[in-house]
Amino acid sequence: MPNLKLDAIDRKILAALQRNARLTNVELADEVGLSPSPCLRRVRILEEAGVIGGYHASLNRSELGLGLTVFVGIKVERHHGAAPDAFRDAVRDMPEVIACHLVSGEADFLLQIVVADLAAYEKLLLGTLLNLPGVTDIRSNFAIRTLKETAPLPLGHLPQ
Amino acid sequence: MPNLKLDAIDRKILAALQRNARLTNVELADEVGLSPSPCLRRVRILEEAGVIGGYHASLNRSELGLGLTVFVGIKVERHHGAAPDAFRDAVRDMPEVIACHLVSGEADFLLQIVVADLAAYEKLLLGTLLNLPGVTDIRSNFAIRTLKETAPLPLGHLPQ
DNA sequence: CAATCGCTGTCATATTATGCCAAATCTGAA
DNA sequence: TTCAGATTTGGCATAATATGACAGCGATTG
Repeated sequence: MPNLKLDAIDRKILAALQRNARLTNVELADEVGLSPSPCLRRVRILEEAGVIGGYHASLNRSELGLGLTVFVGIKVERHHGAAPDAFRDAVRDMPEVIACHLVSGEADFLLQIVVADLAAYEKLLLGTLLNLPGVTDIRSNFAIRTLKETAPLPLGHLPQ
Repeated sequence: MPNLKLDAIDRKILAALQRNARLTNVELADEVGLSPSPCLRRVRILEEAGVIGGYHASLNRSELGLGLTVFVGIKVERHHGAAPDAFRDAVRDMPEVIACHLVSGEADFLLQIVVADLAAYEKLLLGTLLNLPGVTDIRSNFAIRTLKETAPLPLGHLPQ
């Protein structure tokens, strides 16, 4: 559903800000071949159009003592009644859940969870996850090693 | 493996920059209750210590015409020889793969893939994924709806 | 108590962000 | 091709920010 036409310069801007969101506007303008003024104007337009959703620092989990990443597949009762909404709300309110998707396949929901260690995960699993509304099955897959994470979107492979 | 002790102000800084990486240093300093000078110094220290890994713009995928997110579980032959390394390198070079983890459980690797649509995914699956070195099985789970994505890390739940 | 270490706030200066406006470029029609 | 209208750009002036030097404050240690 693209609402905005992006030209080559816009794509350069997006690629640059994906790579480093703290570039100054002067640096960014230089990189994409514009003067600062129109460059900043394009960035503002991209922000207001929602193409740029936000800017976030990416933190080192293990350095912060959050050493365990778990991918959790959850099955819930056939969707009807208030259970699905309740499940959604509960997941939204869990700070340990950093991503949650409704997916096709074996599981209904796929969650990415970040905690300190196995003990913390056990607590979360037994104390919260298993008690979420409508849950019938949970499979936990632990991330053993991360090869890639939050890589930039493939802007070089945009359609059109 | 925390190498650095973080105090309450450091955590506030991290939380703020996770939420909005384009805060000016003046705004950030005000938010965490410091003057700009020591605030900037702390940010630099956090960057150099690797606690802050980078700053990235988060882009709206559907707005960019990248409407399909797929979670792909891949099994590979029992790890030995050059196959694992070759697999890793191949995955690293695929821009459509925005995340890849070695995981426990059914699959060996869990990939997150972003493409324009089903046709693009079919092409990637048949043309590339199935031909990756050592692959014995692939299961594709399509994201139907995203409830949460790239949520901030749970800094309020740090150990210690 | 005195010395030291770490961290803070203040201040001056270099850089940057931002809005305005004229010039340049593009588009479509005659 | 030429021209008018619409869009976008670059330059400039001003306000805001980043950055580094420096002195002061507070905690710790001997």
